Amino acid sequence: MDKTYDPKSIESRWYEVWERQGYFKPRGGTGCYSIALPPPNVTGSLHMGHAFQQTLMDILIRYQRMRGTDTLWQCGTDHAGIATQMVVERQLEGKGKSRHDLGREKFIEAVWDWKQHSGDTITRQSRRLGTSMDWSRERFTMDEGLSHAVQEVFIRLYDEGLIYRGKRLVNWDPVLHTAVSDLEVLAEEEQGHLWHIRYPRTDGNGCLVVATTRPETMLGDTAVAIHPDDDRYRELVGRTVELPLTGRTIPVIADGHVDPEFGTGCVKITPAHDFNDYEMGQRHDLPLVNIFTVDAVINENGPAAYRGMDRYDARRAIVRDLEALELIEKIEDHSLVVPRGDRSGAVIEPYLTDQWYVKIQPLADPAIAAVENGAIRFVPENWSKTYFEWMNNINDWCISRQLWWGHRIPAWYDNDENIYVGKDEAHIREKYRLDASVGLTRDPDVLDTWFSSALWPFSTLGWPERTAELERFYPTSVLVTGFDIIFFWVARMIMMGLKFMGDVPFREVYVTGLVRDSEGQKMSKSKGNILDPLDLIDGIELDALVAKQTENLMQPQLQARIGKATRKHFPDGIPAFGTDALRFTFAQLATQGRDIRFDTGRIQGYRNFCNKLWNATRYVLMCVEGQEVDVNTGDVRYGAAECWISTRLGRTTDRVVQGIADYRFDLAAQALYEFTWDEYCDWYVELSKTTLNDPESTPEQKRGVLRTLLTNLEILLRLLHPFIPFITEELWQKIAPLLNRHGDTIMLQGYPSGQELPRDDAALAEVDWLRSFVLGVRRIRAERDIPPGKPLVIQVKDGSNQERQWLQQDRGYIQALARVSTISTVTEEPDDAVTAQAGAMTIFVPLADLIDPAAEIDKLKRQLARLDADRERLGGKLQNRNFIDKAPPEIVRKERDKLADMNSAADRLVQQLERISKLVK
RNA sequence: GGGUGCUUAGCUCAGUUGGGAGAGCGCCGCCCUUACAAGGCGGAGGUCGUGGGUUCAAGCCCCUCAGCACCCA
Repeated sequence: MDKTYDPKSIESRWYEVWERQGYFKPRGGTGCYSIALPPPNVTGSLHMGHAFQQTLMDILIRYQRMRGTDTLWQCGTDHAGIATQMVVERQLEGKGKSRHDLGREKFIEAVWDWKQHSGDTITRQSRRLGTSMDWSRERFTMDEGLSHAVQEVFIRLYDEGLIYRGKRLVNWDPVLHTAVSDLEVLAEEEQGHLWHIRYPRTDGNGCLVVATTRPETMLGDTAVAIHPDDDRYRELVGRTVELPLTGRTIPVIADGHVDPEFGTGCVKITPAHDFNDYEMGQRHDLPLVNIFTVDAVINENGPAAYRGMDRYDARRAIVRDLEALELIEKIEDHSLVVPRGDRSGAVIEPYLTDQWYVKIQPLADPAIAAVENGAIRFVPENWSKTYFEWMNNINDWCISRQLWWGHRIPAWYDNDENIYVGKDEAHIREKYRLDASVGLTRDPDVLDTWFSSALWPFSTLGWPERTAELERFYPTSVLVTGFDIIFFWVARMIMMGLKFMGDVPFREVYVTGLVRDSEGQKMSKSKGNILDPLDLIDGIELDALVAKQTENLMQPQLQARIGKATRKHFPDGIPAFGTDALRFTFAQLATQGRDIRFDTGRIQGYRNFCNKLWNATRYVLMCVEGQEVDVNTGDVRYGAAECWISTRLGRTTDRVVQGIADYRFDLAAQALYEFTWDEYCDWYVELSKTTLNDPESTPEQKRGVLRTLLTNLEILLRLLHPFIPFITEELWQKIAPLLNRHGDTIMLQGYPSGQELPRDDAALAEVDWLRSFVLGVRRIRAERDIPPGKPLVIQVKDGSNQERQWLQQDRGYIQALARVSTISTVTEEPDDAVTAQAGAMTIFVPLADLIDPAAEIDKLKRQLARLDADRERLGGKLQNRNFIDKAPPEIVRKERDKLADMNSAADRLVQQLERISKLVK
C-alpha cells in the first residue's frame, strides 16, 4: 500500500465495476425503499447544491441497500423549458440566427441535439460523485412515456373541469414573449420616481393630482380612484376628469382598496396593466384598454404620437409632453418593487392574454390534509409551516407558455374558437363527433415545465400503465430537496400524486439547506463564486479556475473583479481532495440550518481523515503480516483494551444508525470521525502496539489484539461505506479476506448493528482511568518541556483498590503510552515533584532539577481558586432546602459526589502548596 | 404589511423530556517516536445577543428589546 492515500487511483476503477455488475439495480429483499431524484436541468451542469443533495440521497440508498432492503434510486433529467430554449437561442444568436429563421421543427431538433450533448455532462458528473442511481432506468421529462403521462393528466383534468382557458392578466415577459407563473417572477426593490400628474377636471374647477410610478401606463387609464372615506375628494365621486394626451374623459370612483396615505390619495386606474387595478376594474365594471404589444411597445390603442415606442421611451416622451403642458406637479425619488423574470431579467409586464390554468383549490385541499394528518412528514418539521402558508393562499396555476420547447398542449380549435382537448386530431373528431369538414388548428403553446415534473414520482415508474415498479416503489420513501422549491415542485407533486395515484408521492420530505460560499453568499455565475464539485474532486490550477469563472458571463464587465476575487480566495488554485472527502464534508455540513457555508478548509480536514483511515489500514495489514500467529484459528484472549474498543464501536454504530434515521447526517458523520480518529487510531492502535511488541505476550493475547484490530476495522469500513464509498471498498477488499470474509463488493455486505457488538462497562471504566493516567503524565511532560523521548520515573500514592488493581494490569500500557520507565508506590509525598491525578490515585513526577517552585505555587493557587469557586457554588446549591427536596434524588446524589471529589482535590492541592512552599524557604 | 428562521470560542457550527459549555478549522508550545508531518503530544480561548419571567436548577421553556437573514404580498 502507498504511504499516502491517493483518491484518483481508486475512484474511477470501482465505479465502473459497481455499475457494470448491476449493483445499483433493485435486487429484491425485505421491504422496499425508493427515492426519485429531483431531475436536474438537462442543459445545466451539476452544482454544489446537486452534489450535496445527491450525496445525502446516496448515503440513504447505500445504507438501505446494505440493510437488505429492496432499493430503487430513480434518476433522470428535466427538459427545463425556458432555460433550455434560452441556451439554444443564444447559441443561434452567435450564428446570427433566430429560432424563427429555423422554424419550429428545426429549432426543436436543434434543442434535442444540444440535449444529447449536454445531458451526458450531468450524468458523468453524478457518476464521479459515486451515486448509486439505477442508470438503466434513467428518464427524461420529454421521453415518450413521460410525455404520454403529461398528455393523459392534461386531458383528464380538462375533462373534469379542473383545467380551463381564460383571458386574464398574466405575468408577461416581453423579452421571452411568454407568460410565466407567479413563482417565476422575482420582485426586488429598486430606485425609481413618483410622478405627480395633474388630471384637469371636466367641470373646469382645477385639477386632480394622481401619483404614479409608471406614467406611461396613463394611456390605458380608465378611471381615477379615491378612498370612500377621504373627505378631501368625496364630492368628486361620480364626476369626470380629462385624461391628458388622449382626449379621453374618465370617471372618478371610490374604492376601499385605495390607500389614502399613498401619494396624493388619488390613484390612476389602469385595469389592463396592473393586477390591483384589474380587480378594481372588475368591481367597477371599467373598460380594459390594452396599450402594449407583446414587446411592451405602445400599440394602436395609444395616441399616434407614441405608437411604436418602447415602454421606457414612451415614458420619457409622455413626461416631457406633460411638462410642456404644465401637468407635472412634481417628481419625487421613490423606491418601488419591480418584478423581473427569473430567467430573462426583463421587467415583467402585467398583460392581458388567453392562457391555460389549473383550478387549484380542489387539488390543494387534499394536499393540505395529507401533511396535516401526517401522511407526509417534513424534516425538519418546521417546513410544513412554509408549505401551509403557501397552500392556504394559493392561486390558480397558469400552465401555458409561449415557447417551442416543451410538451405541446393537447388542445385544438375550430374556426369559431371552440376548444377541443384530446390525444390527437383523430381522437378529438371521434370524442367530439366532428366530421372532416370542421377545420382544426392545434394550440401552439407548451406546458410549464413544472407541470411534467409534478408527475415525476409516478411518470418515471411507467404511469399510466400499472407497472410492477409502480406497484412496488410508489409511494417513494423520501424526497430530498432544497426549501427553495417547496412551492414550485414539492407542493405540486403532492397535489398530482394524490389526484392520480390516490396516494402521496413520498412519505417524508427531507429539506436541506442551500450551499453557499465561505462568506455566506449564494453561489452564482454573476458573482463568480461558483464551485464545480469536480474541481474539488480533481483539483484545478488557478488560471484554469479563473478562466472558468469568467467565461460566458452575462455581464462581461464583471470579469476583472471576479478574476481578482478568485485569485484572492484560491491563491494556489484548488488541490485534488477526492470524492470521498467531498462527500464526507457534505455529510458533516448537513445540519438543520438553512444556509450551508462551504469552506475548502473543511474539505481538507476530511481529506486528511481519509488519509488517516488509509494509514490505519496500512498499520493493521503490517501487523497481521508481521506476526506469526494465525488470526483465525486458535484460542483468543481479549484484554480490557480490546473489550473497550469493541464497546466503543457498538456505541458508535448506534449513533450512526440513529443519525441516519433522523436525517442527521452531521451527527452520524461526527460519530464516525470521532471513533475513527480519537478512539481507534489515537488509543486502540497505540495500545495494540504494546501487546504486539511485548515478547511476553502470549499467542492468545496477540491473536486477540489482531482479531480486534481487524474486526473493528472491517465493521468500521462497512459503517463508513455509505458516506465514503470508494476508499472503504478499496480498503475492505484488503481487510475482509484476512477474516475469511469474502464478497465481490462492500456495497452488498450487511450494515453493522450495535447489537452485534459487546457492551462491557467494566472495560470502559478501566480504559477511561488508564487514559486519565496517561494524559496526566503527558501533560506534566509538555508543561515542563521534557523531551518526548526521555523516559520518566514516577511514583503513585493512594488510589482505590480497583485503581491499584488496574495499575497492575495496565502497567505495560502506561509505560509505553506515557513513556514511563518505572512506577513505584509511595506512602509519603515526595517534596520535589509535580503531580497529576487519575481518579483517586495521585501521580508524582519527581523533577528536582526542573521544578520552579514559584511558578508551581502560582499554578497551584490558580487551580485552587478555580476549584474554590466551583465548591462554593455547589455547596450553596446543596445547602438549599428546595434543591434537596425538589430535585430528583439521583441528581442530588450526583452533586454530593461531585462536591466530595472537589473537596478531596482541594485538600490535595493545599497539601502540595504547603510542601512546595517549604522549598522556597 | 404577513410569515419563517438565526444570534454559543478568532472563524464555521453542534448542543435530542431543563441538571457537568463542546467539535472542526485557526492560534501557541514541543516533537520527523517504525501506520500516517495530509502526522503525534500538550495548551490557551466563551458574562451562550439584551433585559425580565417561570423553576430547586435555564444555552434550552415564556415575554421584551436589539441586530441579521430568508420567503410571501
